[in-house]
Amino acid sequence: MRPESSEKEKIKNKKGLWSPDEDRKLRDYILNNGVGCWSFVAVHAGLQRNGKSCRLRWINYLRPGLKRGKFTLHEEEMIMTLHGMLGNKWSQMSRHLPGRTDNEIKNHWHSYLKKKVKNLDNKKPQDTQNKQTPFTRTDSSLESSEEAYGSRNLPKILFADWMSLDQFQKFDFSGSQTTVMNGELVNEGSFSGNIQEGSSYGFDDSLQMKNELSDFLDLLSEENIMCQNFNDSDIMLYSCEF
DNA sequence: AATCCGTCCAACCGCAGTGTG
DNA sequence: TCACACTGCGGTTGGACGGAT
Repeated sequence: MRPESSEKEKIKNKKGLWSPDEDRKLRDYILNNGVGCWSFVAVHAGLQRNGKSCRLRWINYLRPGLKRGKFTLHEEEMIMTLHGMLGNKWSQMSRHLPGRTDNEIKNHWHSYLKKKVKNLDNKKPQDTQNKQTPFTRTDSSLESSEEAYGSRNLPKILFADWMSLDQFQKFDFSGSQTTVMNGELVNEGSFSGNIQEGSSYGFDDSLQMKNELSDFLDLLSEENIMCQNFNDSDIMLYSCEF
């Protein structure tokens, strides 16, 4: 639903920090009416804000279920690993960190974790710098996966997605596929590269991060599949081209 | 006490993708 | 098919705050 143009013209958008009263108006409106068109929400909640601003405020601050507060060690490790694999895909990272917003993750990365990763790099002895876990891209001079892939001869991730441990255990990995679990070869196939040798990964945008499990499961029969046990309940599956 | 500086975080901006009339 | 509006995303900015000088 879109606001009438005459209605929109009346709105003189306010900018800057939100007042407690504005927060209350937005929260009350959404809890009573739900989220439809954000421009409509902005007008009918009685806010002199644009829809975009309302959306951002709701998603990053007012939405129920947000954790706020300090990141746990587990969350930080998760972010560092995900960043190594995904690059600056903050919204995708936030899907794996319940209660955390993309903005929060992005800010935490820039203010804290980026330096932490850099320090870890500096502490590493030379001969071990190239032996990293598949998803830990620790070359902090590389700001994006695209850069990493473009500037170095590295394995290229064709797709990656999550699977629950339960789904994974039921899945049949027969055929000419390779499975690597926690860095160890579980099932040998046509795979000829060594995943431990890569320190950075690039993404092919056309195949990057299929959203639905079914999309990428279709590809399993055609690609070399690797996976990593990521936390207690999820498996990350991915395919590389060497 | 004043002010300078670095850090953190909320919010804005611009762009790309998608939906709709 | 086209134009316009909306949504979502990532990059960037600017204000608040605290510590150092």
